[in-house]
Amino acid sequence: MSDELDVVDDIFERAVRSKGLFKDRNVLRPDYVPSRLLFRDEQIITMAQIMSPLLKGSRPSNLLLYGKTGTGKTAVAKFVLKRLEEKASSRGMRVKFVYSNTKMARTVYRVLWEAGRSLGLQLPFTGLSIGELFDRILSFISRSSLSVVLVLDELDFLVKNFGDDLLYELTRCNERLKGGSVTLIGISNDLKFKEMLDPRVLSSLSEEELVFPPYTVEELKAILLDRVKLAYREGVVEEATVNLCAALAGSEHGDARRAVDLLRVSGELAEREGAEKVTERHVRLAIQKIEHDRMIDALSSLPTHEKLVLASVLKVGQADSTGEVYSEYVDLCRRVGMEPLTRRRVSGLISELDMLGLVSANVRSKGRYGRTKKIALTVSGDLIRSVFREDPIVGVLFR
DNA sequence: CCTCCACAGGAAGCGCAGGAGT
DNA sequence: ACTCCTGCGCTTCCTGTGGAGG
Repeated sequence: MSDELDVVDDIFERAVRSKGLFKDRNVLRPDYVPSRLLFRDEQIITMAQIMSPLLKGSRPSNLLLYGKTGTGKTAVAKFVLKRLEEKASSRGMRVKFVYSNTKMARTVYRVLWEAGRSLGLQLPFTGLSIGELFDRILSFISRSSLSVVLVLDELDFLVKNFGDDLLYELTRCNERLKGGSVTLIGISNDLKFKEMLDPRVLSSLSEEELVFPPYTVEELKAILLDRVKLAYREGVVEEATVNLCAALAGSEHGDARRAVDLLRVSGELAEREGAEKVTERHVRLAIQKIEHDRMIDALSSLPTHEKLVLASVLKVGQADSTGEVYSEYVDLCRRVGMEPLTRRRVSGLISELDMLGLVSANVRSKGRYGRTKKIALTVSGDLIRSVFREDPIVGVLFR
C-alpha cells in the first residue's frame, strides 16, 4: 500500500517540479488555425481575389475547394473569410461568414439550423420542415440585406447521404432573395462526388475551383518547425523528431493534420514519462498509441453480433471453415442469451470484419471437402479480451 | 472426366425505425 | 396525430464453383 502511495506521490511530485514540455498545447489541436499558413500563398491569393467582389457589394462566384485530408482546405477558407469579414465590417458592410461541417452536423436539418443560428437567428431544434427552415433563413437574409458566405465542409458526405437537394436550393436561392446574397463555398476531399450532382448544380457550384496539392515532406517539416516554436518550450523537440514526423506523414499523402497530431501525441507521451525532450522514440511510441487507440475504438463500437463472431474466431483460434466459426458462434449466443443469426448473415459479418481489418478471411477450396473461408485474427487476442470484457452483453464470456 | 462437398455470395422480400409531408 | 416513404438489418431461396476423390 505504501509502495503504491510512493509511486503516485512520485508522479505528482515530478509533475509539479518539471515545468512541462509544452508552452501552448492548443497550437497542435486539429482545429487550430495558425496566423500564417505556409505554402498556401497561391490558394490564399486566388481565393481572396475570387471573394473580393463582396467588398464592392456584388456577389462573387461560388467556389469549390478540393484536396486530400490535411492539405489545408479548411484552414485556408477560414483564414481568408475571417479577414474578409473584418475588412468588411471595418467599412460598415454587412458581410457574414458561416461555417458548417456537414459531417459533424449529420443531417440537412442541422446544417441549416447551425447556419441560421450563427447568423443570429432563433430557431427551434426540431418541429420545422426543411422548407420552412430554409424560408425563414432566406427571409432573414433578405430583411437585413446580409451578404452571406456559406462554407460547407466535407460536402461529399452530405451529397452521398442526402443527395443534392439542399445544394440545388442553395445555388438558386439568390433569385428568390430581394436583398442580400448567398455565396457558396464547398469543400471536399473526394473528387468523385461531382458525378453525383445534377449538372445544373455542379455548373453553378463550381464556377470557380481551387485545388490543394498534398504537402511534400520538406513542406511538412517547415510547418512542423513553425508549430514547434509556438507549442513547445525552447530546445525540447529535437530536429530528428520533427523529421521523423514529417517523413511518416509524408509517406501517407502529405497529410499535415496527421503530422501535427503525431507531434502532439509524441509530446504528451514524453511529458507523461517525465522526459526532458521529445525524441524519435516517442514518435514511434506515438504511432503505436494512435494505432492502438484506433483499434480499441473499432472494437468497442462493433455491433453485438459482430463482437460475438469475433469472439468465436478468437475462441476457435485458426479457423479453416466458416462452419467451424458458425457453430462456435451459435454456442456463444446461447451462453449470452441471444438468438443466433443465420449462416448467410454471419458469412456477411465475417466479410465486414475482414474489411475492417480485424480478421483476414480468404476463400479456399478443399476439393471434395468443400469451398470455404480460412479465417484468422489480425488483432491481438489480449486486446480483444480487454475491450470485450467491458461489454455489457459479451463481457460475461471473458470473466 | 465427372461428382459432389461446403460453402460463397447474388436477389428478393420482410419487418422495423425514423424522418418527411399533411 | 396520422400516413407515406425510405433505408437498414436480416432471412429465405437461390445459383455458382475449385478441386480431391472416385
